[in-house]
Amino acid sequence: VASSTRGDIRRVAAEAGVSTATVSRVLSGRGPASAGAAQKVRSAAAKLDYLPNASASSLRTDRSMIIGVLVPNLANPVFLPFLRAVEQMAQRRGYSVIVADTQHSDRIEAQQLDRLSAQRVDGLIMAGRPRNPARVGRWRRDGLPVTDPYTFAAEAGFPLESLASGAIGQVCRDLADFGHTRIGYLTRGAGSRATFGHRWELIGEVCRSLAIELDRVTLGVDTRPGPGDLRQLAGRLEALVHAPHGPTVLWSNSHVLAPVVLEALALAHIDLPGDCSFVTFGDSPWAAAYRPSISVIESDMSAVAEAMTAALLHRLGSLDIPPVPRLTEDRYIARESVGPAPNRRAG
Amino acid sequence: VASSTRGDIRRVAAEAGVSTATVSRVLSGRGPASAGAAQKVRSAAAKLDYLPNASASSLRTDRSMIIGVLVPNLANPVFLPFLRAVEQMAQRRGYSVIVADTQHSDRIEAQQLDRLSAQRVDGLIMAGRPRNPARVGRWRRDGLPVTDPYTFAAEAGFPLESLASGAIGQVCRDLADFGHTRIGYLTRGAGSRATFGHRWELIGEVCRSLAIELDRVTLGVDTRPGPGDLRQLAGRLEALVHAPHGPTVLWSNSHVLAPVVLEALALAHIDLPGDCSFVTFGDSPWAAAYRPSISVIESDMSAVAEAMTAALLHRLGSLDIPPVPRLTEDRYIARESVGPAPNRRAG
DNA sequence: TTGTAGGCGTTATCAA
DNA sequence: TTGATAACGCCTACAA
Repeated sequence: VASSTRGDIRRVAAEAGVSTATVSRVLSGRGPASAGAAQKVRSAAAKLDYLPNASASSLRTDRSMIIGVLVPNLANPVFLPFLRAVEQMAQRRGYSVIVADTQHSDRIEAQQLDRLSAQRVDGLIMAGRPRNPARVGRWRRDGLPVTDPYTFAAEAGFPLESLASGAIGQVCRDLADFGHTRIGYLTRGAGSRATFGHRWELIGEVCRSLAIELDRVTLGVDTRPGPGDLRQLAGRLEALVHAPHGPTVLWSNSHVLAPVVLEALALAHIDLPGDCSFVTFGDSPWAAAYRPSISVIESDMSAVAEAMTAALLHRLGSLDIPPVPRLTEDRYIARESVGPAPNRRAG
Repeated sequence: VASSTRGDIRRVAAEAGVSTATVSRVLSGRGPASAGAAQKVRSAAAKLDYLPNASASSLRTDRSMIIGVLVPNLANPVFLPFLRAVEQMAQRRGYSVIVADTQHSDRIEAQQLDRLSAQRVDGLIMAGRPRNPARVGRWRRDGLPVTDPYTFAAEAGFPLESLASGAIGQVCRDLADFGHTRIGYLTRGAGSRATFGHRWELIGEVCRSLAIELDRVTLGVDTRPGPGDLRQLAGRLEALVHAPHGPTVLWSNSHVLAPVVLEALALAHIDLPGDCSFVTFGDSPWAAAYRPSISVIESDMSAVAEAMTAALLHRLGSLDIPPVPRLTEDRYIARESVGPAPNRRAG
């Protein structure tokens, strides 16, 4: 199974006519080496297509040159920019990235963390909140760099709430200006409360100050609903929107939820923004292409991921200058799906 | 930087009052061990929170328990289901997954492959075609399992062309039935020709047999175009569609291209399917939610990824029964965006 | 069923 | 500036 033709350091040393110590020094760049020796070593290494065995190196140096990324759910596209940013940053610095999907399961999270621990990753980046924070607490105590977006942003002086508050305020004011007084906040299930709790709190706060009524609507739908589920959802939304004191705005908690809701709304012949305005967290070309185009709050996860990774690499000593976390505030992109509140006859 | 409190095998052996060999045998499950010894070892290991050092184990056994995934471009969401499937399959079998983004760059691909090689990954799964096949050729010669979707599917007896041909035939016949005779096949740039070459060939073949004219239209647009780019694209599409003998169908090569084109079409006031029908490769809830809903060809990358990973793990001896590759054919989902060909006055 | 001991490939120490 | 050598933590003949 293992590579067979790939030589080891001794072969290179023999080929170059030097000792293994010299080869190591030259190739790792640590320790002195004469120009002549370096030359001989390099050409020997190239000739034998030699690559130092990372396991041996890790064992000896106690640095695996691997960082782990723990993702709550790899099915959710919001984590892709995040993962990409981490990988790119790490790759540039010579680190490999092990991706571990938790699948929203406590058991699997434990397993993945053990595996990462066994691999002796040099650091751990979490794309969301861990299911069991106590478990990663141990890592921290062992001195291993561990970060998640929430604590990272908070420690950097830009808590995620602060990044979100501006855009959320804009949305609410925009809605108020259009005469809306009742918002229905749509979530997939109860679980999302934990992850995006700060959003809910923030919106609630702003709404209170603007005398807007805010209600949470748990949809409990799948990301790929069948025709039946969709019909049912359509019925539910129709009843909701056409109720005497129903919301005149639907605010989707996540980008994956949005298209499902939109399809149901279309099925229920609810006109946007005529019958009801619509906003969602998370932008994409599809939201812009939709007619009416969908107003969104865009948050740049890749900026957060980049900053987290840079900070982590810096702690590992692989980034000389301490990175200045450059987190971008969430942005409200007003489009056509938000408009004047409909006149709705009460009772 | 490294974990400090985590004990090594000797500590566990001392704690359990046995030799390190016994600890290894018990915890790895290889070799004999009495029930009593196993009991003592397990509780000692639990007490010390011991996890065998993977680097040491790799070094000794020449198996890293890591598989690498080479992705052409982590920004493209089509690779997410693929990556997820690989990770899940691997994780269940005790393997970690290193994800390596090539960023469509030859230099980075070489770097990533070297890194994976240095980590002595037990296998390599490529999500797309490598930029430089010769490089992975070496891996194969060294006896390392390497697969990509194209050769895997072909070797499994279900070449990707065969998986795609049914759906493509259906689309073409559907279009012919609606009276279409001219198709514009939209691609982002010249690069996509290599990756999805087989699609183009297949469509061409079917179109010839149905006397449909097929033209390739290279858009050269970004995935997040600015307003100016969009206007320009709109102009171009308008001219294309309203030309005397312009296409009456636009067929998008990829799911990331589709929304951009749709937005441009909306900008140009081109009515779907009134002025022009529209199909795209790749499904998503947004395609279903769009009005008119978008006809798509859905291909299940995760099924391919799962089969590839299963086969690879089997080769590594971690899967007892040889997996039967269960590849699903591409599926044509007819929706509203495909309709009767418009009557277009010539010249 | 158990323990002893050698070595996997690399790097850091130390003496030359 | 170089080379000999001793670990790093684990696994596995082999001997008991």
